[in-house]
This record gives sequence, C-alpha cells and structure tokens, in this order.
Amino acid sequence: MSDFITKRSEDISQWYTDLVLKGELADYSDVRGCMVIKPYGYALWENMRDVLDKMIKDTGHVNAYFPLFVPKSLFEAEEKNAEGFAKECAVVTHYRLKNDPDRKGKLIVDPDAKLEEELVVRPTSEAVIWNTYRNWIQSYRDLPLLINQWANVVRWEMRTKLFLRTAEFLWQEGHTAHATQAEAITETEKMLDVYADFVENWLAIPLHKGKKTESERFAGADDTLCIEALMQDGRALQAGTSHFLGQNFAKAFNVKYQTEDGKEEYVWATSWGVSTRLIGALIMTHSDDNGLVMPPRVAPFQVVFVPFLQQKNPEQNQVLLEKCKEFQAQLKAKGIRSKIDMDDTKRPGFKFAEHELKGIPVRVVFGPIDLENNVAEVARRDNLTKESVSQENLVSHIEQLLEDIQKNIFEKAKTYREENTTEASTWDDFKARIEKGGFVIANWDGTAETEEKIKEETKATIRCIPFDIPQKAGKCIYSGNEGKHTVLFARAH
RNA sequence: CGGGGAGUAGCGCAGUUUGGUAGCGCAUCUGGUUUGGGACCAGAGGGUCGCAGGUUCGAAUCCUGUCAUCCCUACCA
Repeated sequence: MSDFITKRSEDISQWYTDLVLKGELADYSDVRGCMVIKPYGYALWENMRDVLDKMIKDTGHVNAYFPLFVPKSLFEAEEKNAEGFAKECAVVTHYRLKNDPDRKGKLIVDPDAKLEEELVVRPTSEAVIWNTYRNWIQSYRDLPLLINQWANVVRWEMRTKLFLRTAEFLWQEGHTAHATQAEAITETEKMLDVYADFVENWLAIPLHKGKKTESERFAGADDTLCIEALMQDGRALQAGTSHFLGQNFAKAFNVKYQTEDGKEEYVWATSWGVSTRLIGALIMTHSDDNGLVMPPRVAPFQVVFVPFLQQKNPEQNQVLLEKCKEFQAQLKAKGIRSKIDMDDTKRPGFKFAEHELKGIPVRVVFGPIDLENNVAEVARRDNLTKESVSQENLVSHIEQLLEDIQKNIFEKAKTYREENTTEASTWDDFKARIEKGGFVIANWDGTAETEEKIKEETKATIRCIPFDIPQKAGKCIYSGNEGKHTVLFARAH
C-alpha cells in the first residue's frame, strides 16, 4: 500500500504530491483539476470543520444553504465581482441529453434543451445570497444578518495542485449584513481573528494577519483582510480571507433597510472563507521526509496501538489485544481518538513506517516483553523519539504528549518562518532574498505600478500589509520614493 | 494563456528508433517459514498500451486529433 516517498530536499513538489497520495488523503479524479478526497483526508476535514463550525457559531452565526447554480443575470449584477471571476466559471447551458442517432449507446447534448438563461456554477456565493438577502432584510430589526454556509465551489483554474488549488473545493463562506459601516468592519476583523485562532491553535500553522493591497483585493470588496502562512518550499500561502464588502453588493442587489427613524439605507456587508486548501497548508507546513505530521488536535487518529502479534501464539495475542482495548477505552473517556492496528500480515517495522507516513502523532507499541515489564513503548511522530512508559501512567502520559506535540510543531513552524523572514535593504538585496524564498519585509510606495513592476521582475507579490510587524519610515525598496507601508513580500502559491 | 516532459497492470518503469504472441520491479492472492524498525521462498492472478480516428495483412510502436497529468510561467481559498 505505502511506498517510500520522495525526499523533500530532492523535489519538494513531488514530495508534497507523494504525501497527499501515499498518505491516503486524496487522489486524482478523472475530472480535470478535481480530486477525490479519501476517507482519511475527509476525516481530517471533518475534524477541522467541526471545530471551525463551532467557533463560527460561538460568534453568533447560523448555518444555511444556498443553491449551487447562479443565473447569469444575477452573477453579473455586481460588476467587479463578476469580472473578477468571469475567466474561471463553469457554465451550464443545457438541461438534457439524448441518444446519439449516429452512435449507438452514446449520448449527446440535446440541442432542443438549451437553457434560456445560462447557469453559472458558483465560484463564490455572494450573488445568490445577496439576491436572497433583499427579501430577508427590510428593517433595522432584521440586522445584523449573520449567516454561514458549508459548500463546494468551482473555479476553473488553469494549473491545479491537490488541495492547494483544485477546480472544485469544499469551503465555508460567511455572508453578513449590517446596519453600519463600523459594525461591518468590526465583523470583518472579528472573523479574521477567528480564522487566525483556528489556524494557529488547531492546525499549528503560524500566521501573519494583514490587509491586502488594492490590486490583490477580492473582486467586489472595499477591503480584504487575510492570513498568510509560509510553506516549507519558501512560498507564501493565503490561508484565508475576510472581506469588508462596503455597500457594493447591497447596491448591486438593492438591499435596503429602514432605520429606527424611518429612513431607507443600504446595508453594509462582509464575507469570509476558508477552504480545503488549509489541508494543503497543514501538509506543507509540518510534514517531513518520513511523511505527514498531523497536528494532534485535528488528527483523524491521535494514537495508534501496534501490538506485536505472533501467529504461533494466539492466546498471547488475545491478551495483548484486550490490553490495547482497555487503553483505548481509557483514552476515549478523555476524548482521545485512537485505533489499534490488528493486521497480522504486516511486520512491525512496516507498520511503524506506514503510521509515520500517515502522520499519526503518537504510536504505542505493545508486545510480550512490555506486557511482562508492565510498560509500553511510546513514540512521538514530531521528533521520532521513543520512550518506555509504565502502563499506569500511559494514558496521562499520552494526554500530555499530545499537547506537547501540538505546541512543538507550532514552535518548529514558527522558527522556520522566522528564519525565513528577512528585511531587505537595497533592491539587489531584495531580489536575492526573494530568490532564496521566504517572506521579505520592505517598504513600498503604495502605488500599483511599483507593485506590478516588482512582480514582473521577481515574481514576488505583496502578501499583505501586516498588522503584527511594525511600520517603519523609509524609502520604497523599488522606486526609492517615500515608503507608504512596510509590507510582506513573497512568492506565493 | 504560452514553452517543455511523460501517458503501457494498483504504483514505478522497459518496450516505440527499425510495426509481427504484452514485459520487469514493487504491490495483490495461495501455501510455507518468519515477526522488537519497511521479511524470505515457491506458485498464481491482474493490462480495451489515456481516448478517438487514420495508414497497414497486422499498430503500444507510424500519422492526425483529443483528453488528462507533471515542470517553468500565470491565477486564487
């Protein structure tokens, strides 16, 4: 089943693909740019989804579901948004197939079943949702409207990569409506904080929070806030976004409300989303040459038991299995997810390698010798160390260990990021640093022209104007004009 | 959207130049020996050669088209 994976240092792109495929997270599908998320990968997504869903609900939002299809006329209502997504839309034009008269057993699109109006498969749901909100919002009493949906969206990307950029992906998208600008801006910031909390504390991926420049902004937004992570290939990854949409969609879809004093006003909007891309981020951040490294808090299995089974000795096997089940029950009582590897056709070494490939945080090895000594061997995935632990202390030890691993992989990723975040002093220095990879801090004169030139010459983009890095006075790294912002540059995924 | 690599068994590949019975390694299955870091021996099963046309007595091999994929580039969650 599992094979050796490509070394990270040899070909980091192949390494990443190997992790996804051989780690049993996902597979290519027959549909261009789409992927099959396998049970192990989906279990990870479910864990992530459950945690984030709770966080979203805890901030006052409720879930709903809106249609997959967007009539073209609705889609084009908000011009900037439509224009931004136009190049990557799948479009439904017909609603029926029929037998091909020339080729038996084959089907053709029935030319008589052409839709009067084409349906766009949603690349994002603002259009359908705001068209609905018009009917839901009349009074200030209807606000704020705080809705989230879990859905799939389709963006017909040119170049796709498992999890990081697929033609269809799963995500969560929040769409809120507010009475005032200030309240909408607060909401935008609040949801960015929720994302940062989730990604840093659950996925153990260190982030920079910041604001996008005008040219990197979401189509249709007045402001886009983002969380940016650094991957092990030295490239940045936009891990999530939270948009302040101003009154753009309210105006496009004519969503007004009556104020307390009887006036009519357009509502203020936000939208925010994170996707299965976070799985890609998680893989690219923590994994090593032995395979995936799952953050304990979201790992499908946090612990795997490997009893040493011997075909010659079924009685002893039974004792070992019973003991494992006992431990498993104790872990379950503490909310720890575990499984017992009872496959007696594989040798232990093979199993160790396989569980390491799948990134299970803790492995408990348990054999006749351990049984006799009243211990178990506990191995941790993050640093591959092992120790012998007495059976009485096993459960509490594992509980502690899971927390340690969670912390440790975050710190490790943070150290990596810090080592790969540097400040550029001159333009030549900047180019050299970008070439090396990582985040480069530099001043920017605030013009789109400079941003574009830098991108052309170095392939680096402004990832964000960071909130957590001090703004310094100084010249623009490219133009030499007065710097307007201190920003984070990087090549991005 | 451009430039290049490669589509042959679940995975990795050879065979294509010069058309002539579909091959290898790993994995799978069966039996046996093994089992504290990726076991060994013996046997077996598995392929419309990406797909569609064409040339030919005959196509994995030659020609045309097409699809999907990988790398560089572009784009976004």
